[in-house]
Amino acid sequence: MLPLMPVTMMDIAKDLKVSVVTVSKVLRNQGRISDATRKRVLSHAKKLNYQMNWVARSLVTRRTYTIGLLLPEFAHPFFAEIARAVANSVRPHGYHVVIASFEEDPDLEASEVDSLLARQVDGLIIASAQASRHVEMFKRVAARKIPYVLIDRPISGLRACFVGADNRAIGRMATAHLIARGCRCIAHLRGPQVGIAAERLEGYRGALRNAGLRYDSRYVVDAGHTDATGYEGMRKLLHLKPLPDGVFCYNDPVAISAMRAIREAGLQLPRDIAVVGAGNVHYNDALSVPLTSVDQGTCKIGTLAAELLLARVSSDRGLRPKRILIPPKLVERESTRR
Amino acid sequence: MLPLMPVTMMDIAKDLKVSVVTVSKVLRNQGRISDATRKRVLSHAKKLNYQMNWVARSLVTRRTYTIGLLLPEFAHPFFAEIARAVANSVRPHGYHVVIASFEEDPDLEASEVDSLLARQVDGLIIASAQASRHVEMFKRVAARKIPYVLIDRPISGLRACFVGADNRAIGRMATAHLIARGCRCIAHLRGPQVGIAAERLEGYRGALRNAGLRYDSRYVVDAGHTDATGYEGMRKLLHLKPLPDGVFCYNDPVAISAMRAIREAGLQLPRDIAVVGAGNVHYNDALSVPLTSVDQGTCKIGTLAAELLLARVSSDRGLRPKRILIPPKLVERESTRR
DNA sequence: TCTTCAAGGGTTAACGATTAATCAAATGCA
DNA sequence: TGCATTTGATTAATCGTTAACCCTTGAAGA
Repeated sequence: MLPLMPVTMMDIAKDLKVSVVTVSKVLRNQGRISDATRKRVLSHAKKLNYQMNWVARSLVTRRTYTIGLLLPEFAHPFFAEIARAVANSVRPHGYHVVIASFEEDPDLEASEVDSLLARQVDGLIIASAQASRHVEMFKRVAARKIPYVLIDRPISGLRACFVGADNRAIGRMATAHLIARGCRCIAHLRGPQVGIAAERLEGYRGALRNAGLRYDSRYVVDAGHTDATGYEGMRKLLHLKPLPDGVFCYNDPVAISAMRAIREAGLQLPRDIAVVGAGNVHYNDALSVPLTSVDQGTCKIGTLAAELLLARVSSDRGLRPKRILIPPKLVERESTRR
Repeated sequence: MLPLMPVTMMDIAKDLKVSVVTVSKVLRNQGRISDATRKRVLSHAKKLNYQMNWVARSLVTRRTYTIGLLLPEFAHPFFAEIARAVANSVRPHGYHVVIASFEEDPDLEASEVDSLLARQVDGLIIASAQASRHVEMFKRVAARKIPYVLIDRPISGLRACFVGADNRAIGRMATAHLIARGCRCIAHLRGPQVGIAAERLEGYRGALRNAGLRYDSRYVVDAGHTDATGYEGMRKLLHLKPLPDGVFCYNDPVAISAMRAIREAGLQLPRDIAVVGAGNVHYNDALSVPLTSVDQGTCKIGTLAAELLLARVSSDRGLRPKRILIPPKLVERESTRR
């Protein structure tokens, strides 16, 4: 017969005619308790199927063993992967993850941060939309002494922990790879974001410069970040006079639709045009022409962010902000093999 | 100057020389409070940047406004989409979501359920691995009067709420569509799971029967659920004497790798063999031959599960279990257009 | 014999809110 | 004026655990 109300320490204590504190001590393995009572308590707790009430414990210890994970959206494979990595990294330490997404809405982001703080999370991991007023918001978080780690999108003007991809390196690596495969006229389908896309573009320009190739702005086209706009972007590139022989695409979805545009134009892939994406999504292998892509170490971002955060959570003295850039890794497939 | 310790109702009360209860009442908009004090409290709360301590409130109200979402893994786009739908559905009601994944490990699943209960979640949404001992586990949950909703994978022998795809209908619809497109020898790349895959197979057989076509077990091959095994499965089918002219694939990743195998065999798609997948993942449009797929209404599963759960959470009388099957929808693309 | 100390517990008071019961002052009505 | 009623706020109890201290008892050492 299981009771309707959850079993409390009080119930165990009453049955065993000991004090609640004794039960608490046994369950925490703390304080001096004889082996006899320890065993009695333990066995009776198991018998009653006792489950700690974490709400009550948290109230007095001021630790919820909960961290907040705030993402722009988590249907996106990139963020889903991060969520997974974070959850798996903190679980062994007894932490749980409260997720929240703000659907790219900065106001919602701010309000969710407050909600998570109200729920007394021990720490926060945030992939923030970079609105200027957010600096204030983060200062509020810091004032409450709640450690937080930014991921993916850094925020300028904020001395905070950050873990993200090395976007310059990604651009450099992708472009250098095309050059190494013999491309001499390399286009770039860039993304819309200010920060990340700009850095990848910089990497692209850097690689061109290093190879002594000329940068021509006509070969850089904004591709949005949806499949449709990537397709359109590629079609624009196909109108250019010296046809590009290589394209570095801001991300994999764009690269995939770019490849479609290339094929439809009657061109051979990768012979006529080689394509590199970024993100290394898991279905790249299954494409008709498997896509070479720069892996941005998504899983590592989640794992490192979690570890960084837990370190701050358990240390009571404020460690100084740490910035980690994950070095990218090129995964070569058919789309550049020539 | 923001204080280091979080502001409590006590702080507000002291400053204003009123009782904590008065503050509490104002903040909850409950009880009789004069307009004058109400305004004083409200403005001072805002000035001190007061944030409700939900842990303390939860302890006394026995409501955490938190639900647990337990998934096999959430990097998978299907589950990621569900997580998103759930979180977005419960947010307007003031709920947050604690996610946990058990990485397809039944033991971990059971222990996570207990952890979530210990954290006093108000309800649970679970896509369970169907181990037999889990029936006991769910009885424990029910004994604690915590409402829960199963999704995606029903558990036999359990009178519980369930929301999932109508797998029989999926199989029937996909197969019927191939028949309507003129296929007469239809193969099936089936999945490994007992429940879901078996139902889709049943639907497949049902559609054949309805059309007066013969069922031949040689044309049903297990495809695992990874891309690699799907590829192998299709190659087996290509060895059969009357070559199949249509394939219903258990899910989209399998379908994609099957298409690759077909192309590599020098066959035309969809002229020689038409392919239908299931799941309707978002990149289907970007493939070289866009994939016809049966949409299983993933988003709806999450939304309905959330609504169902919240209804049980707020009603104190035990509503009786409800089972919802989402009717599938066929999304036709090139892979069957002939 | 007296002190000291450790072992094995128990007591009391938080933690930050809510709920129920209570109370004083102001108001209504005859 | 006098009594009942409403209004507005207070006090006490509680939620389930933990932190900090205090109290026995028995044995060892002086």
